[in-house]
Amino acid sequence: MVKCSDHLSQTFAALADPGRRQIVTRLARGSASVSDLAAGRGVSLPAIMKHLAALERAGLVRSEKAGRVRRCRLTARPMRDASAWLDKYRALWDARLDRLAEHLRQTKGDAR
Amino acid sequence: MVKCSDHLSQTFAALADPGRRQIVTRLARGSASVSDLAAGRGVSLPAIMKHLAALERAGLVRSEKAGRVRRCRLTARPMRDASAWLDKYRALWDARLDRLAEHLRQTKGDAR
DNA sequence: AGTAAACTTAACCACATGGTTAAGTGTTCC
DNA sequence: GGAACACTTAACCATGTGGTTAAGTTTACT
Repeated sequence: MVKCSDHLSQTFAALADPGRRQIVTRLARGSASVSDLAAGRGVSLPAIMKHLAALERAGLVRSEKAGRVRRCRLTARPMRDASAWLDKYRALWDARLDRLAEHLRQTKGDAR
Repeated sequence: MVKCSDHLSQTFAALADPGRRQIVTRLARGSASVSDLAAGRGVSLPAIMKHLAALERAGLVRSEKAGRVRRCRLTARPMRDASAWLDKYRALWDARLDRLAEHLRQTKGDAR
């Protein structure tokens, strides 16, 4: 019930949706209300609510109600974890190291 | 039919599953067969096949059949794009810049 | 008080995901 | 040729996702 998959999974899952990334991009430039986030996109309020729920579950967004308006702001800390995970493999895809990685993989990496 | 969501979405979606990240981790240490990837985890071959399909769709893995064995290897290039996307917000979560970001957000960022 | 704004919840829908088992298909080995 | 291996496909299932509309609820305004 609690959707207990790990934090990293929830972060990547949250970022896997273009609309949600748009929300993150928008919030990076300052806090916004739910309506603000819906504006422009041709999407309903409830849809935004669900995206916000996903982002909050992942810890990427925090929000609080002030009067009848909910103000949402980016937390962005979990992105650091996601970035850190990707960085573990940086050596494999860094252009300068591509050849080296390939070489290592072929010479000693090939675990059976 | 072609599952035409953008590449970045597919990459994040592929990485959103712990089992799939395990596969990536495994492949980072060298190529492996489908059975190799299934070993250890208590999971069926078809399940691995589906994960591989997701990873290949995202371009994270390439594989080719040699005889009756399919050899899978990491491509990892799309991870660079994912990392690059995250880096756009590095300023917001970098510990050294947390205060500055907060300050900027509160003084001029608050778009209405 | 009464209306309007800004969510919020509920109910529903189509489709994707992640897993299963059972039954192929193509290779390799004896 | 025939058995064994290593996938591969098909069929099915439970849940999750992303969206909708319609009907609340809370707060603000006049």
